Amino acid sequence: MGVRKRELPGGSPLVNLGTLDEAIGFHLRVAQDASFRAFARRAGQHDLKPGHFAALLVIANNPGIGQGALGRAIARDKSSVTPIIQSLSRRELIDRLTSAADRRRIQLSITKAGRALLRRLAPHVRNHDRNLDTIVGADKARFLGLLKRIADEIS
Amino acid sequence: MGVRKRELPGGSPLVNLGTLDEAIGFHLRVAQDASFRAFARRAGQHDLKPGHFAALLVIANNPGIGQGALGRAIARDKSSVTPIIQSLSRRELIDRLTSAADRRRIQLSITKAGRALLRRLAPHVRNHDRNLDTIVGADKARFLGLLKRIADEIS
DNA sequence: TATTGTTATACTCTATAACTATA
DNA sequence: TATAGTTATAGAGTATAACAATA
Repeated sequence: MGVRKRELPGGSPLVNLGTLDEAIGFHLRVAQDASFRAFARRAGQHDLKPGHFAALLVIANNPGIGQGALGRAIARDKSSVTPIIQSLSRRELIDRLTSAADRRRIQLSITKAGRALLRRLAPHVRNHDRNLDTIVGADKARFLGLLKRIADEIS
Repeated sequence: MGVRKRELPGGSPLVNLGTLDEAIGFHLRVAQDASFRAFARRAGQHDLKPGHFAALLVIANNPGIGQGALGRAIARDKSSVTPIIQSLSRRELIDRLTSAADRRRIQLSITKAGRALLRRLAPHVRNHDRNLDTIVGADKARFLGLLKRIADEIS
């Protein structure tokens, strides 16, 4: 009944990641992926993907924001913002109002329905965030600071 | 010449992220995205995407590994592993050897050419990793530990 | 000319389900 | 029946480039 020379099985604790195990980028991807899925699972019941949720939240917090500024805030190209806006708009979660001062700009704002959806979503978001916060614990501020610096400084 | 009521311009420091600014998941995505792009830019000159690089590295460190175990190591479904393996194999960076003991299994190993590519890539990988390490600094062990815990525990 | 947003398009990444072959 | 890997397929997410309207 001795332990035999198993060939890299199941839970993969026997896989040697080599230098990858020390690579921040790799673990960043795996963690992001896990967090993304967990959020999607919760919020998916209300049909709001993480990216759409982020956009809706930014619009809620910045009434009148344009798509360019929104894209910069969530780190997406304006051409990637368009379909998000269209989807949110189709669902009447946001309003689009052409700026009188500059008729190229569209001022985005959240609707009552949008706010209601955010409210319904709130407990799930809170659970998700609390999960992450619990894992990260007292280091949260430092942890977030490092993530922001990575985003800003890696050029 | 007083500061006027600018409408959320350029570098977007005026955008209020609201609760998103405290959301670990959001910053995880932005940081991962930035790191991924930075790596792709460097390694792209040698035609090796981050995902392919990770796979090649795991194969190098685990000669004879199968695609299932590889997928678990890099957190991808076996059906997502197949095209990676095909690409690496077509480029003769890896060898595929049917296991004699279990003819369903394919034992993967890196070739001389694969090793040579990893060697050519090494300085770029080192630069990338060093960049991240510099940003994260002395907290690296703790930072990596948190990323791993997020991946493991968020269920 | 420059800027805001849209469109056409294409590419990458990924997974689910059904499949083959082996066990 | 179960497992290793493949295939067919589809969907999400994203960007580049060209464009229209407006500035």
